[in-house]
Amino acid sequence: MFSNTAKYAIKACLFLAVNSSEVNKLVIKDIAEPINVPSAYIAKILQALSKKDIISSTRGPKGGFYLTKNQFQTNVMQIIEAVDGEERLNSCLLSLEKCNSDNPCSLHHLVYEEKHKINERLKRTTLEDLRQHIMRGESILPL
Amino acid sequence: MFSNTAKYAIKACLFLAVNSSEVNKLVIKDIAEPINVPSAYIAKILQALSKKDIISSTRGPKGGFYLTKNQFQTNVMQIIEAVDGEERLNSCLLSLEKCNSDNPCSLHHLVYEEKHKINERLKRTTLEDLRQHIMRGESILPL
DNA sequence: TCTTAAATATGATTTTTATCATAAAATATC
DNA sequence: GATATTTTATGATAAAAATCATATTTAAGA
Ligand code: FES
Ligand code: FES
Repeated sequence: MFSNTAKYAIKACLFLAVNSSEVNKLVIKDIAEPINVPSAYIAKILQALSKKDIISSTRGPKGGFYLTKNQFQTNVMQIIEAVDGEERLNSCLLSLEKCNSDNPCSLHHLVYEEKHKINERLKRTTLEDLRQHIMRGESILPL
Repeated sequence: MFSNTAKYAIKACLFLAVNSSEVNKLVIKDIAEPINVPSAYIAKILQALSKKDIISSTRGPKGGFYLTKNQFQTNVMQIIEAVDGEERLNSCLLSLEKCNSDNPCSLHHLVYEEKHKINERLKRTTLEDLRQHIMRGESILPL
């Protein structure tokens, strides 16, 4: 469903949401290890997220990655789109084109409604929401 | 969501369901062109499907691909799994492991129910069902 | 201002997926 | 049985995704 890159990006953001703050920045290694992603790879992903302003960073000693108040309100869909691009989630199940309800392919009606629901939820759910779920023990941050 | 290979496989099967029969076999070129897939590529996919007994074939003159009565009852999930393997549809959204309701990841509850519904429908829907939808004009077979 | 610790930019390598190409095997028909 | 037509087996190439590596830039602190 998502690319590895998107999975890693979400995990990293979530890890930041749970473990970092403006006064407690995290360095690449401290992110890569606990979420179990090769550090050179997550470094590249974090750079991309930072450039798109989904996470924040400062370099030099005492630097690292963190989220600002605003960035806790980023929703999951934004993270996915930042790394995977928009088409992936909206492409038709049969063709290589965009899904199109006016010209529904043979599988369209089997999945459209549910897919739409999922997408809406991904858009509505913020890092802050997910952080709270984790704090309450309702879900885990997988390795 | 699905690989190109899976998309092509479904389109090809569907095309066979609509246009072929045991007495009206279709040759690779007659499948590749209308569904707009490179013919050397669809050839390989058809070979795999044939080996897994999802479609039938005979070689030599008057040969080609077709579906038997039974094969009209193949469901969409079977086609996908035949080419993509099983993991792809059942992997967790965040980890590289299987989705696991006992140890739900942070996105699990956002999508599980809908994903499950979609999977059930893919399992319940046969080529014959889809053929009928197409015949009734309820859906199209995209290029 | 020098050193050191960090991100950033950039690009190389590996693996997977997609695509292309072709010789070999099978079968109908003459 | 020879020929032509088809799938099948096999592998080569190309493109994309994943992963690894490193020199450069920035900023803190001594
Ligand atoms: S048109 Fe194919 S999934 Fe919507
Ligand atoms: S555990 Fe991650 S999607 Fe179910």
